[in-house]
Amino acid sequence: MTVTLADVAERAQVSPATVSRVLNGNYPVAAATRERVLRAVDELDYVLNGPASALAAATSDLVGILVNDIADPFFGIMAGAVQSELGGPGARAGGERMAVVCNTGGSPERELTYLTLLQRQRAAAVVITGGALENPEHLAALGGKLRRLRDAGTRVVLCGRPPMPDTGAVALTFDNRGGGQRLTEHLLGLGHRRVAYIAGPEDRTTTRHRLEGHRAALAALGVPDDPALVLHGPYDRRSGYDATLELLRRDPGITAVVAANDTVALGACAALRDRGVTIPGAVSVAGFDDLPFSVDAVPALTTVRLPLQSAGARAGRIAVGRDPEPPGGIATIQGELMVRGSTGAAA
Amino acid sequence: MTVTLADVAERAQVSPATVSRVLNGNYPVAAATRERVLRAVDELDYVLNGPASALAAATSDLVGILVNDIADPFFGIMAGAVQSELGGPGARAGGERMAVVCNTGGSPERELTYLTLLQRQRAAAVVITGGALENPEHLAALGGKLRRLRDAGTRVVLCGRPPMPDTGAVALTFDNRGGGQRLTEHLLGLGHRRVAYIAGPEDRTTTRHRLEGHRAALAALGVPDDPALVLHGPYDRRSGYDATLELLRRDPGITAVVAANDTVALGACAALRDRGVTIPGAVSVAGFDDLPFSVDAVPALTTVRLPLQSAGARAGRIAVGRDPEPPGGIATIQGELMVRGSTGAAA
DNA sequence: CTGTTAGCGCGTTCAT
DNA sequence: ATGAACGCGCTAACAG
Repeated sequence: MTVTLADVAERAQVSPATVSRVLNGNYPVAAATRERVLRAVDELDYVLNGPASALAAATSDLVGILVNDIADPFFGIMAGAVQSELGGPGARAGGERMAVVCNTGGSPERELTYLTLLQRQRAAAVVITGGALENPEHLAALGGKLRRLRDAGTRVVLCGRPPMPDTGAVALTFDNRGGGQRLTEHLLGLGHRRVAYIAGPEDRTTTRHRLEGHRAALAALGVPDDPALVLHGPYDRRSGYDATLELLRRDPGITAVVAANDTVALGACAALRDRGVTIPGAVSVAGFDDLPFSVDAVPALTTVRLPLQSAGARAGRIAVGRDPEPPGGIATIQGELMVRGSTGAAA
Repeated sequence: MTVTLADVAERAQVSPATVSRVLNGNYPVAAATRERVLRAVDELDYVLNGPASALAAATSDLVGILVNDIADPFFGIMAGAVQSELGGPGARAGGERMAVVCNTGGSPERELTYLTLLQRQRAAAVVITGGALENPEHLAALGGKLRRLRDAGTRVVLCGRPPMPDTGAVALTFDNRGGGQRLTEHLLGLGHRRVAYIAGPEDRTTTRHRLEGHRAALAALGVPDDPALVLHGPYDRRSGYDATLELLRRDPGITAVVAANDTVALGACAALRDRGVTIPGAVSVAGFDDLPFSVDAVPALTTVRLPLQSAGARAGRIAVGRDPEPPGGIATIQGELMVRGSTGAAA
């Protein structure tokens, strides 16, 4: 029923091994033979059996990409960039490597489960995107998993999260702390002193680092850090909306709102508009990430641009061995402050 | 080095077959035996070999998802929804099915290539999202590929594109034509008569259907369809921006712009703003899709909401056999007109 | 440059 | 309910 390598070999009058060599292009094969084999492949409509190939070679052409939520452009952009670099040399059988995208939803259990499934698939590499959960037990379990993956020959690249020492994983880390600091410095420079902060979920590195940067900026200028002005919530629009209403209730005197990311910032803007608060006239708003829609917000959103595309692409290249690993296995990627219309002088 | 089924069997004092049965849970196994096996699995940190399993079983737990661009929320939302329904019964070895996301970039060659790669992986199912290219040769090639996939036991679901007769593929189709028609009717009802249209790429079904709806609405009211007011371009912001500037140049008297989708509409809004044209005071703008950011545009974008999430989820369930196929293998999904602030009475 | 041989690790008969 | 044996389709030595 299904045509196999042997069928092709028979038709091309060669041995199965030769067909395999032609398909994988790793060994020298006479041009005439190659031609004959390729013709047979074509005539029989032969398609290589991936699982059989992976079994025999003890490695597959699958690359895992772990994301919190692929519907979120933050992850979509990185995942797309990783995927775009997966092709080219090193892939088996003239084909390209394929991306297995795993939505963890931020759940540690799912993160581990997916890593196990990828290990089961004998994935060639795994790219883990986005911030990490700070829970020590989970970090220990994750570290063990990463070590086992490495031992099984799977390259692991962390993209946008802190390094994990002794796991063999390469880390491309975003300087969330520095970005957060520059953002708040910008606001303070505009005269803001009551700066509210809508942070992400409490237990994530991204949340903590951005918040630390914010606080560092406040401290540097001796501006008091009022705990009542910091709210935590998920990285979504609603969180920004609700938190902003709450902040307005707590302290009508705030003159600026810094959001965990651009999506949250958009929610904050919506809440301010609904309350008739002008931006940036009465309250300035800032985000983080610089997602594509942020420049089209009205007013355009001041934010910290993260090079998601290039970072993802680099992670992809490292994953497939097309780029060298950074020195020490760690590279820090800077964000760039983008000053736009949503921030202005304090009222 | 790497631990296999046989190792587990030895440690649990059973045969490899029994271990396999426990892991797959398909055959009755004594509770005590099962317990012993699971303990051995745990102690040895055993991870099933996916390729070997897939080879022996002649099917894998991989589900392919073809998208134009995973970084685009339109596709990200659908892909995420598909993926969220992949788990549950039917998957092998207690694990979940995994999603292989393939970015075609809208290229027909890549579409075919990825389908071949998925066939090679013996994918359990394939979901193809987004509009189709109308090129007859490509459609023929695609049809052949889909037929071969079906023959190989891979279920194929089309999500957001027209049916492909005689391929065995289930189609969940968006009513782009109806949506486009209602949108333009809405504009005409507001008194607009010079309605510009920024369409997507020429050779795509989505583009054509939305445009046909637009023209049907014009025709129904006897409004002339001026070819100079229709421009084609990619589905991105820049296309909307550039096209709007060009349209303004061609006819400063236009009072409304309909865009191929929300992203294009955002670009159109930006161009109008840059030219000092008020929305909707001087020119109304409408989009299509109702992506998450559209409600936060200023003014909020009038658009046609497509239930991307639920459509993707349904496609996923059908793909894994958790939902029945629709009658005749075809279901049409309606869009909903969302009237918001970006459209108003004609100047 | 090409053919021969021997597994890769598991699922699945067929027995018991 | 469990075990033994075979083969899935391919790659990787090893010869030649």
